[in-house]
Amino acid sequence: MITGLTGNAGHGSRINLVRKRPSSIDVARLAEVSQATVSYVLSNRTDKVISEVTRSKVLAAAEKLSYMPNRLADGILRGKTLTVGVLMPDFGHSFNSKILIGLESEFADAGYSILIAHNRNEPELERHQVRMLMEHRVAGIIAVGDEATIAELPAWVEQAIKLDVDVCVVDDSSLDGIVDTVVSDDIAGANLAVGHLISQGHERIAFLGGSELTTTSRDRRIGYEQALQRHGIDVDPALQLGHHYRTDVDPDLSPLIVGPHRATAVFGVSDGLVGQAMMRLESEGIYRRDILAFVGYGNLEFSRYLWLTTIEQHPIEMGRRAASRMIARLSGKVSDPVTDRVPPELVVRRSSFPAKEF
Amino acid sequence: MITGLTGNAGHGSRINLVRKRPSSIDVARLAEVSQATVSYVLSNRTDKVISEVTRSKVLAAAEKLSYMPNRLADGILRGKTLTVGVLMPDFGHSFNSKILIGLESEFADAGYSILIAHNRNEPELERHQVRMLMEHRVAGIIAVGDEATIAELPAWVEQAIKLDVDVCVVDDSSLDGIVDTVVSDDIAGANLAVGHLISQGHERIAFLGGSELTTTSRDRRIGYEQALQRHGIDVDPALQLGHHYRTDVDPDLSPLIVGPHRATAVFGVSDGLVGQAMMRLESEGIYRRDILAFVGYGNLEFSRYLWLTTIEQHPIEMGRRAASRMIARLSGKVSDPVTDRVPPELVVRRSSFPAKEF
DNA sequence: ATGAAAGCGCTAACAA
DNA sequence: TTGTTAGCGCTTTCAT
Repeated sequence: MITGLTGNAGHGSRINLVRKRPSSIDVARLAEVSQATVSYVLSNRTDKVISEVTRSKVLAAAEKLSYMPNRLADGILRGKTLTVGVLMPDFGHSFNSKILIGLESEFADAGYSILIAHNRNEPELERHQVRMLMEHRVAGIIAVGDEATIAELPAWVEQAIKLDVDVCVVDDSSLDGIVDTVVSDDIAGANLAVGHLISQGHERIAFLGGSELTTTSRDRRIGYEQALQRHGIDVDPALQLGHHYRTDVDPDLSPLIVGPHRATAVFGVSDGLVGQAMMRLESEGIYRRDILAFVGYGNLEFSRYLWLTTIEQHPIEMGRRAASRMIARLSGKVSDPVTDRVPPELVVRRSSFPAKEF
Repeated sequence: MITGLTGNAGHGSRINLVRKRPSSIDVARLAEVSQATVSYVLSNRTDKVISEVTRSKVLAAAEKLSYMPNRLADGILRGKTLTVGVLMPDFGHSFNSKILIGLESEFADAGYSILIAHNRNEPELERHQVRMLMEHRVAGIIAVGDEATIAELPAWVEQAIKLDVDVCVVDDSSLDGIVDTVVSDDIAGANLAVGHLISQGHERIAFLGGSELTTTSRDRRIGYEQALQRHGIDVDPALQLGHHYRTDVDPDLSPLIVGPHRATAVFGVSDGLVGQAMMRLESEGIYRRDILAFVGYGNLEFSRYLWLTTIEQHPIEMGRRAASRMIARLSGKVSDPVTDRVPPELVVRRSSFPAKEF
């Protein structure tokens, strides 16, 4: 089982069977200084004055041994590490992956590492994962919003705060005011989308909605209604379709084309839903992208292949903001919990052509 | 700066300003046993016999204090942690995210945590990240293949092995035979794709290629040529297009439709490239998806919206296999480095219709 | 069946 | 300017 049996040159009385990595003691011995001096030099402390000779002796010794400090020791001393935990529902969704990109880049630049925890939408697993993060002594936890585990949040967040672990929630505003929160402004986004359709001359605009378990779909419906009302257009309940916020549902839009409730445009709460609906129309032979205008939400990768006008939420930026807020807190800046609503942006493509009557 | 100033009930001589988490010593005191006993109980050791009374006393005390073991201490003792590092070029690509999903699920089940390191395609950063992982005393490193940093691999891999850190490379076979490797079988995949087109009656099949910096694009070209030759079809260099393996390139396929080098089908080395090409045709008004058949590669999210026939690489499975191989190694199973070629799968959609002459 | 003590790698306080 | 010492939270001999 033991492969490299090199009893490392006598500094311990017992023979070590596993290769031990050089410690700061080894560096100290080689440089002929004390362990404390090594620590002073290697952490470039400005408050300690070190002579140039010792400094270079230490540096040379560290180099020779290819010494790498053990972050665990540091963490044990300080009670916490330079590590943050990221609790993810599902990085299969590019929206979440992009949040992660933003988080990572900010944290990496600030010297923090990221421990990931994937809850797979299972509340049970989430509790496990949070515990794991705590045992790792992470300095903070970033929680990415998710329908399934949203109910678990309050319980562990309270505990985390009690244990001096900072928390920031991204893409969910249910803990708004209690912890730092970064969300996309869904009401504004829906206003952009529907306002755009109205400016194109559309008045019969259908709404393709989803589950309102999270605030996402609800807020987008609110924005939809706001935009209509702002332009003096009545909200017609017959034009509100869809019940689930899942891409595996097949919303049937044919009534909008042939039925008594004709529409000239559709605003959907997610690109997935809209894409699905377009596919269905196309599949049924009533491929009429030229008579029904579409605006989706989320600017997913596939949307440009459908020439789909949509709303960009800037998830990378959301991640960045969440990270930098946490970094601020971790570096001692205290403030009341802040909620940051990232403004979305309209991305115009061919699917939102002007109404024919125009 | 210090918020919760609770000098925790006298067990230290100095007043602690920051709230300290309960340690195993605290549990021991409360349970009126020794620290060692606490350790025995909480790690459920089978080799130590503990009376039922002490066991429950300890458990109760731990519960009361909501004690959470400090993994750092454990790690410092054992020289390594129950953590593995994952080195990613870019989790903006869903292929990579999916690998991560597979990795995570296997590792989580085995009790390992994941520390992520994003090299952003920068070799310089990669060195930094590897160092960071080493300092964290990860037990192993999973490297996900990438053109830009591929050249860095040998250097740090050698060092890692020397430091007793296991390595497994996913989606790159350049270290084939030196470390465990998990890749997708690109030659087989291209054979599937082109074989399918041939079985549909196509003979004039164009190849849309990419940069051959990694083996990916080259292997897919080899598979393309193999399939043609296997069916007695000559390889026509005039039908090989494209130079870059990037989705921001606009391959012009119009010569295949109108020029002297007509083709009836196209096999592209990535769905992105093919999607781009289809978009361009559509954009130029020569939207003739019905006269040119397409097969892509990768089965990206958007592909189904283009009804694109493609090759599924099973990235989640690739991640799973990489993780379980590493777990095996970490639990002491030794063997020579293994290369695992995950078989790809053909996904047939409308874009690969039969040749008209058929 | 349990405990005392040493020690992992490091930094902070205090001495020299 | 540098060194000595203690101690972070834990597991592991070795005693009892």
